[in-house]
Amino acid sequence: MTGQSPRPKGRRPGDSGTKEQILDAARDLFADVGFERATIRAIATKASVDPALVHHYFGTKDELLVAALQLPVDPAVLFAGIGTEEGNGRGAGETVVRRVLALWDDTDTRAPLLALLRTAVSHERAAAALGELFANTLLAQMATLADRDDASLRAALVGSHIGGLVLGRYVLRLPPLAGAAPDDIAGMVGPVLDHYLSGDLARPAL
Amino acid sequence: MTGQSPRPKGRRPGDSGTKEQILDAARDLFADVGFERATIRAIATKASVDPALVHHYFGTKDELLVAALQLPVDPAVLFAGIGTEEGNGRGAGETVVRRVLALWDDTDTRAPLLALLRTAVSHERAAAALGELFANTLLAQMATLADRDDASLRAALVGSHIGGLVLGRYVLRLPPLAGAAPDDIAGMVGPVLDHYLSGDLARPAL
DNA sequence: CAAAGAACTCAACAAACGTTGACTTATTGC
DNA sequence: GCAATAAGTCAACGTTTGTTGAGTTCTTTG
Repeated sequence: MTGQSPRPKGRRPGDSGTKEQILDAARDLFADVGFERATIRAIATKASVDPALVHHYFGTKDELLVAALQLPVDPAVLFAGIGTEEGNGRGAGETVVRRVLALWDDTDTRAPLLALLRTAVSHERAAAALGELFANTLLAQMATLADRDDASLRAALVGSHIGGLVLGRYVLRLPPLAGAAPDDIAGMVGPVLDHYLSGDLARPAL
Repeated sequence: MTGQSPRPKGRRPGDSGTKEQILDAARDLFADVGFERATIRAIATKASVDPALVHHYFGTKDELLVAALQLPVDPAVLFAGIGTEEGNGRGAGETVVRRVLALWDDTDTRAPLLALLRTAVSHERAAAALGELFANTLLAQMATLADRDDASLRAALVGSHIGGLVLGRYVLRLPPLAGAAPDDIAGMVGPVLDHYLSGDLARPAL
C-alpha cells in the first residue's frame, strides 16, 4: 500500500447520494459534540468528501445547521390523539411517553433529535425553533382542551416534563433513568402527564 | 481621546480581587454563549485583564471551566427536609420547587447554574458532574425513603422533572412557563414531585 | 533593605477554523 | 455533439483560537 487512493478529481459517474451523506454526517457530529465542536472539516471527512463541497451544497455553516435540523419526525404524529375524545383520559400520557422513548431509543432517529437538543441549548436560533415546535404542535393536538384558557400552560408542563426525561435519560444518562425499561417509565410518567393534560391543576387529586 | 489609558505593566498595588473578577466573567460568558464560544480573550476583556493572566491563574481552559463551575449553592440546602418525617408528605415538593425557582430567578445565582447546564449538555465532563450532583445529594436528603429499593429511581424522576422545568423556563423560555409566577408553578408541580417522592409509582392515585 | 515570589502585561507562536476561487470531470438540454 | 451546468477536488486566504515565555512591577519574607 504505497498510494493510498487519492480521490478522483471531477464529478462522479451515476447518482451518488453525497448530499445525504453530508447531512447524515453533520447530524451525527452535531449530536455527538454539539454545533461548535463539529467542524466542517470533520463533517466532510466523515462523509468522505472535500470540505469545500459542504459549502458548495449548503453555503455557510449556520445554513448547514438548519438543513440538518429538519426533523425526521412529524411531531404531530407523536401527539396524535392527545386530547381527543377517544384518546383522552386514561392512557393518553402513557402512549405519548412510549412513543417518545421509542423514537429516542432508535439510533437513527436519536441522532437528529440529540443534535436539535444539543444545539438548542447553546444556539439561540435552534432554541426558538424547538420552543415553537413544542408550543405549536403539542397545542394543536390537544383538540378538546384547546378552548380551555390554560391549554398552553398545560402543554408547556407536559413538554417540559418530557424534555426533562429526555435530558436525564439520553444526555446526562442518569443510571436509574437510562437503565429503566421504556414500559416502566411510561407507566410511571404517563399518569402524571394525564394529570397535566386533563386533571385539576389547582387542586391535584393525589 | 488620544491615549486610551494603556494598562500599567506590572503588579497592582493593594488587594485587587482579580481572580474573582475572572471567575465572574467566565461564568457570565459560559452562561450566555456556552463553553466553546466563550473565548479566553473575551473573558479576559470582560474582566479587564490580559488573556495570559487567565492561564496564570487557572491553567488550561478546561481547568477554568471546572473552577467556574463550582456551585455557589449547596445542593444539600436545596433539598433539606425532603423525605424526613416533618418534611414528608404534603408540601415538600412545593417547597423544593419554590426554592429552585427562587435560585434561578436571582440573576447572581442564575449565571453559574446556567453555565453548568449549558456546558453539561455539550461537555461530557460537566454532564457527569451534574449527574452525580443530582444523584448523590438528592438521594442523600431523602432520608426516610432511602431504604426503599426504588429510592434512586424516585430521585431521578424528581430531578429530571425539575431539570425539564428549568430547561423550559430559562433556556427555551417557553412563554407559559417563563411568564408564570413561581408560586403558581410550585402549586402545580409540587404535588407531582410529592407523588414521585412518596406516592405509589405503580398504581398512581390520580 | 535585599531577595523571592506573586501579580500582571506584551508579543508572538502554531494550529485550527470557516470560507473562497480556480480548476477538472461528468451530466444534461438543445 | 456542443454548450451550459452540476458535482467534485485542491490549495490557499485571513482570522481566531488556546497557549507560552520573557519581562515588569509590586508585595512579602527574613
